[in-house]
Amino acid sequence: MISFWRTWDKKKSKENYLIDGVVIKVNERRLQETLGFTGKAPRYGIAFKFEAEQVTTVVEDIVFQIGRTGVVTPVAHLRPVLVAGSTVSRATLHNEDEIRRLDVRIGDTVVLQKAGDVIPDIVRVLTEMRTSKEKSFAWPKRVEGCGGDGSIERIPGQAAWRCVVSDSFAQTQRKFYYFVSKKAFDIEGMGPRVIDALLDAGLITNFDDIFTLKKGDLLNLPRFAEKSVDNLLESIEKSRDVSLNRFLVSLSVPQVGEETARDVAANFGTLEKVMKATLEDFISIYGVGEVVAQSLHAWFLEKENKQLVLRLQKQVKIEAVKKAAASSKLTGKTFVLTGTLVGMSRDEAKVKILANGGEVSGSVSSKTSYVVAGENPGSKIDEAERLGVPVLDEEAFLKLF
DNA sequence: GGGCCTCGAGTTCC
DNA sequence: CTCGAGGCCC
Repeated sequence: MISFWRTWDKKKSKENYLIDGVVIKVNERRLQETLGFTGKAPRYGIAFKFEAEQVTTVVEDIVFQIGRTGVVTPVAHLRPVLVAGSTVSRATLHNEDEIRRLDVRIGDTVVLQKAGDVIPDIVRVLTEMRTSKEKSFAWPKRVEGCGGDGSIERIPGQAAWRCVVSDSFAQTQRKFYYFVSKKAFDIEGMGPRVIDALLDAGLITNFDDIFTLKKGDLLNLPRFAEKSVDNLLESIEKSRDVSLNRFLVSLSVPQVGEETARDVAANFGTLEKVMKATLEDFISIYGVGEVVAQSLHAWFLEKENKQLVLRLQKQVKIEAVKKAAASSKLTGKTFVLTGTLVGMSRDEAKVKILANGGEVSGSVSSKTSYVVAGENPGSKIDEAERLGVPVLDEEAFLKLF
């Protein structure tokens, strides 16, 4: 079942509201639950919008941003222009390939829109407006701020380039921004400007320095008086209790964001176990493949990282993940899946079982508690009958929850 | 009261 | 990426 919604600009009055698109959602609860969510949004709805307003402006410069993982991102500085309700002066150019695709040059007149009515997006260059004073833009070999001699390298198999040196000031700065952000330690009132001031004053070098800041030091910072300092120290105190997944997120381990951190935390439960994990342990986690496993394993093997974690452990309290997140209904039960399930994928069935304390195995043995058979089951069903293991169809399986 | 800063909202692309 | 609200400094 599909139904239609209208959305409108909430800033406009109800009388002359502006329909800016249509949202189509699956409106059956059960199906919504089956579809679930991605890390960011429900999978059971999608918005269709009218074509975005397009304007033209001039690219005044192209500069580079360095992210916390050292990835270098080109950004166009634009002559400020009003589009879809706000003045836009910058737009990401994403990467080398996008610059090639657009063939954008400094001085070019470009067509700009806001994708989804929010994010500035350069659509194309108006080549007919060229005056031949524009210089074609060559992707650089070095980027200022990258550290060392500024060299950058393209990541094999990816569109991104990253700084060769990994401990540049710019990157450290970004790592700190991320460390204190909502996704990680969530230190209220500690935004980019405050981090910059702390770095400037030499008060923080490593993440754990945040937790040993003294009132006297903070009072010396520009625009920091009694009230600000007390508030900041209080937020830092509050942040000392942290879940394992947010702790993992805070470390800026390459390839590990919120979703992966959750998977890793749920799998190991405690930081000690994560630190002792082998490459195989990481790979065996649902949602973690070879690339991510490799990255995690290498990160925790690094001596400096280990020391950082040990120092952080002295400053914060990491809450272990409670076993069997949803329930322990299926504790001690081992399942084997065969055939195609109608309402969910096999992986989803596995997650459901694990979340309720059960285990999933690949082959039927006397230790198997249940075989779950979907459509066109394989030989596992015969094996189950031979061993006297109960076989559940999808309906019976769902009743367990 | 002006100015600086953080935060949340809305959302896309890679 | 920008805007507006709200807190704090000076």
